Amino acid sequence: MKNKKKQVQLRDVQDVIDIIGGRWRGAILASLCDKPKRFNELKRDIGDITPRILTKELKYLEMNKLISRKADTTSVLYSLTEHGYSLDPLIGAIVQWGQKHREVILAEPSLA
Amino acid sequence: MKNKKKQVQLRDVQDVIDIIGGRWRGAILASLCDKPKRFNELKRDIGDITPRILTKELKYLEMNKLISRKADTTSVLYSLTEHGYSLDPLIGAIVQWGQKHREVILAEPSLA
DNA sequence: AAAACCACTATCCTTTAGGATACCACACCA
DNA sequence: TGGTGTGGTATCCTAAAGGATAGTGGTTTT
Repeated sequence: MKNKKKQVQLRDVQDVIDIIGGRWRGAILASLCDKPKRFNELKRDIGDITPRILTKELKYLEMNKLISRKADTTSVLYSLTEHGYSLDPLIGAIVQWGQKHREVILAEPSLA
Repeated sequence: MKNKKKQVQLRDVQDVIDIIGGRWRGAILASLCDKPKRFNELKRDIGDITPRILTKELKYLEMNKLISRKADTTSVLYSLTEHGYSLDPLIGAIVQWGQKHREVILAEPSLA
């Protein structure tokens, strides 16, 4: 890692990994991609997530301007921001490579 | 997450995250992108990594067919496979989004 | 023959992500 | 007025990733 440019790129990669990595953030973004949702609605949709974690992840995503939180007196609505939507094509590309990767791994069981 | 297709995609994303995420795997791939290297050469190039971790990560990357290990009597050479190189454009796309993301985050310090 | 380099392995420890469980304040509904 | 739903907090715990430090067996170098 003498190469400065590569180090900067690695930092960028780490930032993105941090955003869509982890156990839940991808699932939350995917769920909100469908439509804006309320807290408990997200909780039900995602499944096994505990409220503590959901709160934490939502705060993280909000801080990163990927989702927005709008509260009226009685309920709270989370939705993707423009910036959040801009992740969509990137995730598409990742999914594509991931599929190819699985093929590579599963093919030729061990034709080393 | 009722949506089956999205669940499959999430699994793909997780797989990819697992490969390029983590503290070191990105750095190892980046270093080998430059040219094939020997164990201690990688160690020096990457910097603070301990041999235990480097061994572990190299094994992981080899299992995933992203790098190959060639040993002659006296030394060992690690290099990217074709499959490993195929990650390059994806990482390029991730870096791009990451740069845009940093701009979004740093812009308008808090014009909420 | 000794020192240094190579590619590791072994043991132990710390940090962190994430989970389990319980609880809280508020509103609304019957 | 008590139960139900909403949007969370608080406290504690576990597991897994990763780090520190030391050592090993071979080779090559001087």
